[in-house]
Amino acid sequence: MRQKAVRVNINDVAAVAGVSKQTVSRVINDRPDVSPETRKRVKEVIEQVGYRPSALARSLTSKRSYTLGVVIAGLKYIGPSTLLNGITSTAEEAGYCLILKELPSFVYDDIEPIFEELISRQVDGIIWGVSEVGENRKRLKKLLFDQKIPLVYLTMEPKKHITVITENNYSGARLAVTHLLEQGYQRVGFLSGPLEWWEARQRFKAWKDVMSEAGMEIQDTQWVTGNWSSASGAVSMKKLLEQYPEMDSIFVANDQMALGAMQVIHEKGKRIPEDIGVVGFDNIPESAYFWPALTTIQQDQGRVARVAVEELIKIIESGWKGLDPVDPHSILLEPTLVVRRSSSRFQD
Amino acid sequence: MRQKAVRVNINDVAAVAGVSKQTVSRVINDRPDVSPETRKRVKEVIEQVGYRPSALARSLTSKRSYTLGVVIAGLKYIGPSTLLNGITSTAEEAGYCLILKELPSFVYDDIEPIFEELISRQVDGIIWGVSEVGENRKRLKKLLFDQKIPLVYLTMEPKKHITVITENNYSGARLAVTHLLEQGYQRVGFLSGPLEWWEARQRFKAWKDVMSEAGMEIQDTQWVTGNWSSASGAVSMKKLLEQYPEMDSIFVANDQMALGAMQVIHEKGKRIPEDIGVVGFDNIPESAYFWPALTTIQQDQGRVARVAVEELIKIIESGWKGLDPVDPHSILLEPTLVVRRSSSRFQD
DNA sequence: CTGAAAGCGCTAACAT
DNA sequence: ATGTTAGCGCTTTCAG
Repeated sequence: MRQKAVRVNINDVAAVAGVSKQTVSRVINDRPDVSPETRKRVKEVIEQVGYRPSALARSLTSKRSYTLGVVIAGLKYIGPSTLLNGITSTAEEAGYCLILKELPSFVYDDIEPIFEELISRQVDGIIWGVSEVGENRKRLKKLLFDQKIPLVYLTMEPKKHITVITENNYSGARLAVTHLLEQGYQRVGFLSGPLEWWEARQRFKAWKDVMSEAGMEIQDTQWVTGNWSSASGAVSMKKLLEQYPEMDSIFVANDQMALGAMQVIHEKGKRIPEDIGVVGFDNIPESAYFWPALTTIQQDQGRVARVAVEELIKIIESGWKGLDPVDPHSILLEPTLVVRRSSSRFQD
Repeated sequence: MRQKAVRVNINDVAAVAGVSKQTVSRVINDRPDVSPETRKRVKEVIEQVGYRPSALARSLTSKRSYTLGVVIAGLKYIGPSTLLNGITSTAEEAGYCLILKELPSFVYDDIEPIFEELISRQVDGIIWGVSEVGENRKRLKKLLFDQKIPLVYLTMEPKKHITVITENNYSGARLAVTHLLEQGYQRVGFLSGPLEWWEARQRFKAWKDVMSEAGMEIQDTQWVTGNWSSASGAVSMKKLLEQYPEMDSIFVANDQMALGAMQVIHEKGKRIPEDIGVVGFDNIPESAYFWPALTTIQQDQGRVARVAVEELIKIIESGWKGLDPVDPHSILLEPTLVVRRSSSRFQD
């Protein structure tokens, strides 16, 4: 006598409770039209036999999976993983499950299979959490032209007819450069991220704008680019120190590169902030413990994530309830400046 | 005339191709018993009408979802997110999709709903990627006693009858302490992680063992604990410097705390590595750019993830194919020592 | 308030 | 090599 390991299903519950499976269905869906006694009995049976509805079967018939697809890249970096952290907790609270897809790289092009897989698993909506890099949105646009699945984008240039949630990189970077000028620094260099990245371009533009608004002409010797890593920060900083020896301060486009840059400054025997002031971007948890502690721009990725999931669910559920469709719109969140010792030239 | 946005399904394809849906099913599953001409025709129709099979429906009937459940905690930290990064890419290559569940904290206790949700979505197997902390495995064990779903655990004490993939924290920490002694340091302090963590206990034990094997008696003044964060590293280091002023070197249980500790050492005007040698643990990417560059223990979380997914899929697929069941077993991966300046007292 | 019938989109197990 | 029948476990629709 072999014990078949079959899970209890709705029919079993119905049989034991002596009702039809529709009634069981009504109970598990909290529908009103069940008499209190029946409901109670069914619930007891459910408890007793350990019945758990199959989310799969429910999704198949009801066309709602309560599942969101999340597409992301670079999970091993702090930005994307913090973002994902915020997405998981907000989705969980709202009762949604997550299917995760990580692209092999930021500029990965073959995204059609990704979408098809998510759609074939009937996700109710998609969060596109891959930063805008190079042309990596182009195929996306084409692909989604006739897709009508709810979709929210993160970290890209806000555009008409789509929903984008992002930090305002431009205004954040303006805070950084303005702060250095206010501290009395005059010759502010710039260590940029790769300019294929939208975020990097925004930060670059802010540096240029603030400097020229302050009456300084930007030279090409006054900035260099890295690839966001500490290693590249070190390499690029060496180069910049050579080509712009008068530099008295620097805005670095992320904290990791700032760390590499600071190591080089130490090695050259210069003092931070006395000889060179440094401001980073992102406020990673470690930056408060750099030597010296790093002034930086605080991005609240958790908030981006939360808002994104909330917006996505709004779009999804307005569709279900036959409400007016939610108009596509973008939300820009404002970063803040965190002042620490690396830019505080005139403090004790 | 309203355009109903119904996706093309297997019946539509069958109708257009003039075959039964069974034949279409055979084609999309690459079954052998279809004539080449029929196969070709069906494929053409599929292409032409843009048919994509519903993964949901397939899972429901076939009892295989090609989906893995991943349970993890602390995604905003570098360890878990690197782990997840490795899991996504290995699963993707193997043709499996991921459902992600992040616990609100490492010692979260209410894990039953998590499992039920994963099982109700018919995952083929589960990766439990939450480090062993306090009693957070106790309920798990009870819960899974009669569950027969394939399951692989990460980062915990290997035990009989289950499959565990983990770094060997003990041997890694031995490398660290031994290295300091070999460099000629004598009074090696220890900055521990929270001892509720299995990993922390392993590293602690290694420090004690190596020191006593070298003939030194451990005093309680010679070590302190932090909570893995840089902030706690700074606080605890201050305390340790006071209670153990003769200390000439320190093994810190992770790189983040080492960063905080180093900031404090600088502030006290001591030199690294001349006055105090420092060794960390994890080899986070930034550690090579600390000031000075940090000697540390390299954990290959990517490899842990890869092995874990591969083992899980082996278990799953051996079940499908009716092969001999894979015996539960554990795999310990060996970390390595990365020497940098923070512990190199006798180098230029 | 409850139930019967139909079907979601697919595959398994038999036919032929 | 192909088709038929019967589901998977649930919800929807309609009847009563």
